Order: sequence, then C-alpha cells, then structure tokens
Amino acid sequence: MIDLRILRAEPETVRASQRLRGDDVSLVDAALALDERRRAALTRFETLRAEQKSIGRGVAKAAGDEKAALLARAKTLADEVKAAQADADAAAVELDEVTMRIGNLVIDGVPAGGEDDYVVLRHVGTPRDFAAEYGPDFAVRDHLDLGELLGAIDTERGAKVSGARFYFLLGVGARLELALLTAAQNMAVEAGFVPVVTPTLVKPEIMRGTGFLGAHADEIYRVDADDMYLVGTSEVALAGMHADEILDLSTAPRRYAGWSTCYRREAGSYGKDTRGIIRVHQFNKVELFTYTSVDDAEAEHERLLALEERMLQLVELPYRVIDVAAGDLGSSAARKYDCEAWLPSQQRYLELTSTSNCTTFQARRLGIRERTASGETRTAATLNGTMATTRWLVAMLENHQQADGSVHVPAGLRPYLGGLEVLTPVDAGGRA
RNA sequence: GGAGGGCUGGCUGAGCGGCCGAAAGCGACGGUCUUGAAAACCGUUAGGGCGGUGUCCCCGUCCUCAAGGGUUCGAAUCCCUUGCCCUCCGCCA
Repeated sequence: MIDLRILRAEPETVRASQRLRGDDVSLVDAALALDERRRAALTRFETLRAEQKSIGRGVAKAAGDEKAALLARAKTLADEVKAAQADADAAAVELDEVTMRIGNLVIDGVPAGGEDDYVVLRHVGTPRDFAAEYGPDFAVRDHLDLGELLGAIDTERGAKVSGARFYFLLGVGARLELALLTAAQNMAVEAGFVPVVTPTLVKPEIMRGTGFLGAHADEIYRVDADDMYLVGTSEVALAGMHADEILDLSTAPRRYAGWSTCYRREAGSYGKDTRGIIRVHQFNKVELFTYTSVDDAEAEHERLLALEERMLQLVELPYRVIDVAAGDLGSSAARKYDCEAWLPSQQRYLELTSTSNCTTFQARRLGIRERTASGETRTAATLNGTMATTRWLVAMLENHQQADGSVHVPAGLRPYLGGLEVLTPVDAGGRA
C-alpha cells in the first residue's frame, strides 16, 4: 500500500511512477478525490460524536427536567452520529479499494517498460563451449537426461504419485539439494542473517497482507477445509512474523534466512517449461529477508544482491544480473534485480534469484514499524532475495556436465557432500 | 472429536454501564545521589486518523481494551456471532 501522505503531497511523483509501470494513472486522481471526501465525512462524524459525548457526560450529572431535555437531544444525536459514521466508513472503504490498486513508487533509475525491457547490468563467468571441449558432435544433455543418468531425478514417478510438475529427487539429487540449501543458509548466517525454518501454511490475513492475494491469487494453493494458504515462498511467513510490531532497527536491520518448501499452482503457464524440474508445483528455497529503515533500504538491496552473487559464484555458475523493468516489478517492489544463469540445453538465461526492495509498501499493509532514534514510529522497509532453490540444480547439472554424463561438483559444495567431487551415472539398476 | 477457562498498554495484572485510554507492579528511558556502579528516591513511558497553530515543541478532536454486530443518551464493562489462545479427556501420530 502506498503512503497517502505522499499521494497528497506529491501526486505527480505517483503519476510518474504509474506511467513508468504502464499502470492506470487516473487511479491517482480518483484516490485524491476519495481522500477529500473521506476527510470531510470524518470531520462531520467527529464533530457530532464530540457533541454526543459531551451531552452524554451531562446526562450523568443532570436531574429532573434538565435531564429529560438532555436525553431527548442525545437521542436524536445518536441517530445522526450513526449515520455520519456509516458515511465516513463507506468513504474509507472506497478510498482503500482505489489506493490498493496503486503500485509501489518505482525508484529512480528503474528502466521503463515491460517484461522484455530489462537492462543487463553485468555478466559474470563464461558459458562453456562444449563443442570446443568435447568436439563438434557432442550433444549437450539437458538437466533431466543428466538427472536420470545419475539416478537423481524421477519425474515419471512424480507424476504417478502427484501429477504433472511433481518429481522425486533421489540419491545424489536429494543430497545435492540438501548440500546446496545448507551451503546457502550457512553463507547467509555468516553474513549475519538469522536462520529460520518457517511455517508453510498461513492464515488469510497474512497472505493478503503480503500482497500475494492480488494479481497472483491464481498461483496460490488454498486449503479450503481450514481456510489457510500454502506459501509460494517463505517471504510470506517472514514478512508476517513481525506484522503489527514496532521494531528497534536503530542499531542494525533484522535479517533472516528462511528455509521452506514452496508451493505454486503454475496456473497460466500450461505448456511452459514442462520438461524436468524447471517449473514445478513444489520446491525448496532459502530466502533472505530484511527489515530495515527506509533510509537504508537501497544499500541493503545491494547487499542482498551481492550475497546472491556470492552464492552463484560458490556453485560456479555463469550468470547475468538484470535490472527488471518497471512494468514487470509486481505491485510491491520498487526495484528488482534478477540473476539468471546460463542454460546450455536451451541456449538462454534462466532466472535463479530475484531480489526485491519493497520499501515501505509491504510493511505498511502489515503494520510493521520501527522506533526511530528520536522516539517516533514510522513504517519500516522490507526486502527479500533468493539464496538458493531447487531450480538451481537444473543449471548446476547442465553447466557442470562432462562428456560421459558425469557431473562436476563445485568445490564449495563438496564439504556438504562428504567430499564428493563428481556425480557419476548409475547403471540401470540404480533407477529401478 | 468432547468438556471447561481465557483474550486489557513492552510484560504481569486490576477494572460498580457514566472524567477509564484504563489502577498497580515489572521493565525501559531521563534525573538526583555516587569517584564510578548498584541500591534508594523523583519524573517520563500505548498506537493511530483528522484538524490547527507550529513546523525540530505543542494544542484540539476522534478511533482502538481480539474482530464484527447489537442493547443504551452513554459500552473495556451487558447480549449475539466469529476468530485465536490455554487446560483436561478421548483419538491419531
């Protein structure tokens, strides 16, 4: 939710942001008009209510005729107050409906446009030239071929048990995922993040508060019998953790590294990435989440990005960093950086991390505030970023494959795999 | 699943339907005392909306005692509904 005070004080800033996002600019003026109406209705109600309270106090002290007269006046006032309150409430609801549809204020420098208008900030690492290494006839294996050779991924049985977009990770697949996530959480802990294992079922108000019931409502699994939602990321639980709290962020931000399973319906992506485990209904993720003061938010965003990049470098993946365009930010983010790893089998980049600076947008709706040094309260800023996910296995298998179908294990992960240096194909028996 | 109990300020915990946004204690913060600290003593201490003058300090007013309805001139206090928490029993792990 955007700040109404900014909307009133600098409507042109908000309009410009809406324009950059390609969103409806007229919402700004609609909100301003409704705000005007709401404040007028509120003043009317308050005036009447103040009189009612004052007369009410008089009733208690008065007696006889005087009391009767006051009671008569109070009776008519009671109805007027009730009506005025209904007016003010209705105006507030209408205003809320409109302001909820306005996206977060985009930060200066974010590229305009939609999904394809991102700006590439840098490339790190170099994609391998398999033809040069193994000869022109070498056929690059995709992650599913490799995963099956290694006895690491079984999508057929995943489908048998749970349907399309489900899978089993087994053998070195299971070990590799645990190694990756453990390494990620350890790196985050060393950087000062508190490790957390979060709930994955949350109440409606938390899901709504984090903004995931808006445009992305179709993506979310709902457990009907209990009116709960399965989270698509631990960001939901981590943001909800301090809802309606006033935090002391004066000495340091609150930093968490949440480990959770994530669930996504992938409604709307029929036929897209259907092979393997690129796009699945269930996966695991270590997510960075920071509560900080709004002044520090942009610097923290750079820190999160730097940590993500360190993790990508630990597992030796070639990647690029993009500054996501305004129209592709989603309503909460004021800026978003994605890291995309090279995917040899498809000759394209695949998103592995995404870090968003939500400034005060998410925190305002969740009632997350901080106590400033001068003792005042103000809305905190929240940021999140991906430290590692199951999807990383896709890029790791493909980029680290060798001619015989074995897969090189990055040195940084070996401590988590008992020193294992190479994942080697199993014979047919390994899968059966 | 069955039976009870309960939701009040950072915490504990009072609160006859009418100066109750709320006693008291703890904690926190400031001060006195002290070489310093502790103790003691004094003081301050919920959040938010709107308006005003002001604009690094205030003033007025309204809302909030789990949420939403209702009764009443007036609700933290009475009634209803919902949610959540706790205890005991049963069942399952």
